[in-house]
Amino acid sequence: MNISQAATDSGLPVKTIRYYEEIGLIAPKRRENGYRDYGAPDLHKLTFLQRARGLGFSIEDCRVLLSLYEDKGRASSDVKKLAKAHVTQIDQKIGELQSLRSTLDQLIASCHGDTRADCPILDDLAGKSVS
Amino acid sequence: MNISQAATDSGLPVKTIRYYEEIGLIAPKRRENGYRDYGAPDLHKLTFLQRARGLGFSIEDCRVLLSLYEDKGRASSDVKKLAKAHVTQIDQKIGELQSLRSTLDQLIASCHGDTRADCPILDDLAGKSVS
DNA sequence: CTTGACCTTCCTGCTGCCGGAAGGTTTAGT
DNA sequence: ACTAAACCTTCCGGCAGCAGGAAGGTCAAG
Repeated sequence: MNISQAATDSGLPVKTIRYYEEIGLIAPKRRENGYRDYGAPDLHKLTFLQRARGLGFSIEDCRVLLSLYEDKGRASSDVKKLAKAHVTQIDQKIGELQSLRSTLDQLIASCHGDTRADCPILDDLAGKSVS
Repeated sequence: MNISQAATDSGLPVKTIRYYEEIGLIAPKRRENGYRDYGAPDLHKLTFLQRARGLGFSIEDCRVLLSLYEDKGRASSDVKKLAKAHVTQIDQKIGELQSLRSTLDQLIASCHGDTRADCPILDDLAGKSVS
């Protein structure tokens, strides 16, 4: 199957599929004319990658996940470990964002937000303590 | 004041300060020898940028915030509007991450995580419904 | 007078692709 | 048989927001 069909079936853009090949995640066969030819296993990998990326795993994580996926003698603990580490990173990110959010909320609440120039938000950014 | 002192005082890396100049956020004077010379207003801007970036505002947001900061006839409502839009984006990001997190949690919980190869996480990524 | 700590510009690379140009191939329609 | 559209290929450049490093000029101390 051609790349555009693989794109449709996997849910990935054509550009992304070529990129994944470039960085060695997949390796479809080539036809006589140079066209890439995707078989069922290739399509499975692409779909796998689409799901994994959608869950926020980095490309390098995906590389490891794919190799575990291919390795029939893998230990599920390895996969679980990777997933847990990923969740930890997500939690950290959520924490940072919530912290930012609460700071911003306070600043926004303290700003009357009318046509006057006086603005506690800018004052804070400028380093003037609101006291 | 030289760039390294400005870096120390503002809390920004030297590389970042030069980058901010390159994209037109600041414009320090130059000495005879070509060295950048930062005055008090420059330092205020840098500190302002450090704070704003720390609150997650994009460079382009910072550009607008800086211009509002400089504009003594600004309306505080403009600043508040920008900040609110930023919070909205943060909330959206938090929502996405929490969604990812809960999906991952379920997958992790369903994986026994021992030396066996059977792994619901990989099965899910491969598109096999757990059913 | 040399050493070392500054400073300058310029170039490359990171993540994860997207857009587009230039050109070959295949297919559908007339 | 010929053409136009719709594929496909590779390569180049760019996005955010810098970081690292090379090559070279400058300055203050010993």
